[in-house]
Amino acid sequence: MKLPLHSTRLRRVARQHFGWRSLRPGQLSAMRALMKRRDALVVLPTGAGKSAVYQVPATLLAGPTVVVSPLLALQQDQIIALNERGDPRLRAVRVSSAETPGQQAAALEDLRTGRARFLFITPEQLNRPDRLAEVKALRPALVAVDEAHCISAWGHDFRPDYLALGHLIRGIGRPPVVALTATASPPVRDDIVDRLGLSDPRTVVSGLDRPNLFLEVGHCPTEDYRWRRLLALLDAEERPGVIYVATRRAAEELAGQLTTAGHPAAHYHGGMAAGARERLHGDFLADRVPIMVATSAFGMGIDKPNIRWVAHVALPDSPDSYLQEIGRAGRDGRPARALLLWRAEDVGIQRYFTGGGPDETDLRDLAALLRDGPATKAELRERSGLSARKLGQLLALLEQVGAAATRAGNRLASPRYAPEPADAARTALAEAERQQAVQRSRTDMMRAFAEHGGCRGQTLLAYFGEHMKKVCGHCDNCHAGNSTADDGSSGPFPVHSTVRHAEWGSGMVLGYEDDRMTVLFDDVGYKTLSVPVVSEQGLLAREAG
DNA sequence: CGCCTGTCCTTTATAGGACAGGCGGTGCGATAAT
Repeated sequence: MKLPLHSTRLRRVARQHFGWRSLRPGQLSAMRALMKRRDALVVLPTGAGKSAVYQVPATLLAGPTVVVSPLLALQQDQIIALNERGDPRLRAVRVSSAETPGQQAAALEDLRTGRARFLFITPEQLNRPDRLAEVKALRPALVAVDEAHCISAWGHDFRPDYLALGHLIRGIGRPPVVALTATASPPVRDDIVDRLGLSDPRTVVSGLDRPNLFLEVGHCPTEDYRWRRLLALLDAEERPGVIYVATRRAAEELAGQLTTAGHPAAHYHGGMAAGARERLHGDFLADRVPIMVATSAFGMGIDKPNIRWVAHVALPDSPDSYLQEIGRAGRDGRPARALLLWRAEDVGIQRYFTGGGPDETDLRDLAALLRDGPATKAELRERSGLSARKLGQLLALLEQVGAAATRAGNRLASPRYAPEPADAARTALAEAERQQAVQRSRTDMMRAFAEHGGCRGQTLLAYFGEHMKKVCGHCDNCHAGNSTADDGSSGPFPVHSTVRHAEWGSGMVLGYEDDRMTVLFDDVGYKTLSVPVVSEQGLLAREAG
């Protein structure tokens, strides 16, 4: 009997090497899948032992484990945590731009000889053909993709190498893969599975409801009203807390205003020097910063139990971001507050961030340029006259439609059977427009959540594919007695079934609420429809699969 | 998409409106200057 054997060995390793007395059922079943060389997808909140899922099996497997992780600072923390144990079977190294070539060679040598067991790496490093070959030669036994939602959130434009991750993992010999994240809605989970090429993964999803987190939303007609609502929160609540804003400038200004008003606050955003960011991060974790005013840059890697509240002085771009950000409060289980203070004007900046469609001519010209032979990004930038940002975006799109590929020496060129530039440009543009429509609809869903008059817990969890039979009891609307006891489960199509709309194409039914239903369409994103209208006019048809 | 800033204009006043233009998040890695 292999299953009990695996479980016993896994438990023993957890106890002896990590000092963990027990493993949760979800953790154990994902670990067992990996021991049987099966893939896994793990959605667990931060602090619930996500890293254990790959670290424990890693010590039992024959080869090293490759950990793909998005932020160098985060990798650093994880490496220190592993190496602090002083256990040679847990030694971790890294290969990144922060190491000299000599250090990189030494790290790879340590992995080859077994002196190190974990290799932390970014998708960008793996996307270099020479690096890929080096990692393949290590014959890794397991790949862990940490913060796997980045594939969906960042792949399309911001960190395009995330999109190549599935190919890259095949390129290093395709060991079993475990994808880990704290938050992923059903479509994001599907995206992770598709892009990584996970095969029938063992999926572990923990409950997302956080009963100790009180959800509140305040619609603010004016900036002055928003300021007063914020002060009321600060007067009532303990420290520490986090305030999310949309721009760097707002972070700096608001922190200054609060400090002047007698509420000492620091600010944090991606434009600050690395040293300052590191120091602030540490100060916040050590309770030396009572209030942190930040952009979305402040987040990943903040595993702090005692954050008493998270306030949004902005409208988040999506429920995905919102849940991630409020999820940082109250990890110790004590009561915590999530207060969203939004203005209709906030939608403008999110529309801008979603961006307009790329220029078809730019796409065509770049596709043509790639046919001239391999070139570096710097060379392409010079020849095309595009900004680094724009170039990266267009290249990612062209890669998705098979008109661009990475070659040796980090050069780009069109693959052998690439489509004609004009065709590539047309399909790439359509793909970009589809992605933007989906992102815009996410912002629409965020706004709908803000304006919702019923139970917020139910609405939020329905977005993440989780059905709550009762109202949450820990939101402003429940508190005011406005939440209806409608169990929201009844409708003409089962939740998570696939339906087709004549104009919008294929989509997934996410849930029902009162007489409305929410469907996520592949091509146009989230739509809310009236159930009576759908039924009377036959707007939707059940689709197989 | 909407805010802020600066400039120009005027029913020729130290005021205020109209309008144009710039700006706005997330980070890897490579590069350039010491």
